[in-house]
Amino acid sequence: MCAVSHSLIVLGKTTVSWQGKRREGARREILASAWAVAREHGVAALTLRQVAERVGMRAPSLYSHFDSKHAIYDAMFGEAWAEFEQVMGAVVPPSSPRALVRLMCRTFFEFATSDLARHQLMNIRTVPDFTPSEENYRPAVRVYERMTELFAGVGVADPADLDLYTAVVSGLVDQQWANDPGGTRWARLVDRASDMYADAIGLPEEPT
Amino acid sequence: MCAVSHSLIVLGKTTVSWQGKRREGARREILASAWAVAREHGVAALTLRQVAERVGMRAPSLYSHFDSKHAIYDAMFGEAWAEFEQVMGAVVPPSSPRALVRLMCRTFFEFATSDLARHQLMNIRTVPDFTPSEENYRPAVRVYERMTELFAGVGVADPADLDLYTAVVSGLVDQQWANDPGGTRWARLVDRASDMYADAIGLPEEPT
DNA sequence: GTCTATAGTTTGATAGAC
DNA sequence: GTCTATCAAACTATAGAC
Repeated sequence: MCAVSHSLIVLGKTTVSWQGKRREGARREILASAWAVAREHGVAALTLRQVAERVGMRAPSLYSHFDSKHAIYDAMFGEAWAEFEQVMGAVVPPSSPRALVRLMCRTFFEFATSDLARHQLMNIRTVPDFTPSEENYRPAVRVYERMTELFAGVGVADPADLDLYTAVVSGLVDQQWANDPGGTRWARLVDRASDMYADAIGLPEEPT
Repeated sequence: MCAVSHSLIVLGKTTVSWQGKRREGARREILASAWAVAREHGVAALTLRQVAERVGMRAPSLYSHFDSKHAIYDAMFGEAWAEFEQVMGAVVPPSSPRALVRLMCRTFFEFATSDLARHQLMNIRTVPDFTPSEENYRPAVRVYERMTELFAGVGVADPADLDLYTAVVSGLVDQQWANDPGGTRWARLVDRASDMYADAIGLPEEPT
């Protein structure tokens, strides 16, 4: 963000821009290390010393780039949702309602089961006392809006139907992580669950 | 609680029995306090000092009753599943398949959404480095067996069908806690989800 | 069995030299 | 911006008096 604001400075001042980029680069490196540590030891067990060590810094140096440990969690939260926002943005919505539902189920399941740390952080409740800032919460809101649009596009607009969808797909993810991490026991059920849901909300059968 | 245990002492060996019961009573009090602290500050944030304070002890005294903090978590884990085992044991299985499925969904949902700390502890992943002992894992196994039996009793025996059931019901619980704790947004969908599931596994329609 | 005292870690965060 | 040094505060767990 600093880089962006610096780049908006018009005349000369190459030095300032370069510093901005440098700063942004450091932030990125720190976040990348934080993700690595979180994946290795669990999100809740993340410590500043471990993050710093991986970056090749000392712990206090992190405070030149982040105000606190929570600020790092916050940035990670925003990054994770921004990632999923990109995935959702790349979705080419099929015109068939059932195909869309199936694609949504698969997309979310694949994303949520491919990185436990990211999943835990996105859905919180595992990091105590952490509330995302408004800024980093925005991507999450946009993702939900995008989902709403896509469903509305195939005629699914009842909020209760959307809630049922999130329950089904998050249940699959939940069980997969809890009882068969790394396996396919619930992954195998994704399409079936999708059809089950499609039937329940009365989507028309597909032509064969 | 102590009065009750005293009344159970019948003949001879009063001293030993009394000591044993007394010990058991202290354990119970400690666990009750641990639950209270967990509910108030979150399972992961539980500390021995807080538990001790609530019980009217100093932290080191807890070691006269539990070997470690993990031993307390372990006992809590066992208690929680034993509680649910009792609930499941009290279930009078309806002969109608759809009624049974609905009852199972409601029973689990109600239990899992009525106490976050208990729910988090039962399904782990929130307390780092904690693995339940074999002894305290047993009630969890028995509950699963009981569920299997009940489903088999109405003709549902395919393991994949059971996995689909756990996904559906745990998804409802998950969303309720994550997005509307204390509310009824997903509670309202329990019966609908149950019917959706019943349709998917091909249970016969009920006579009206 | 409960206490005081304390060991032994680990943590997030700050101060100030360079 | 990064470092060293350090603070202040938690935590689990142990030792030993009573």
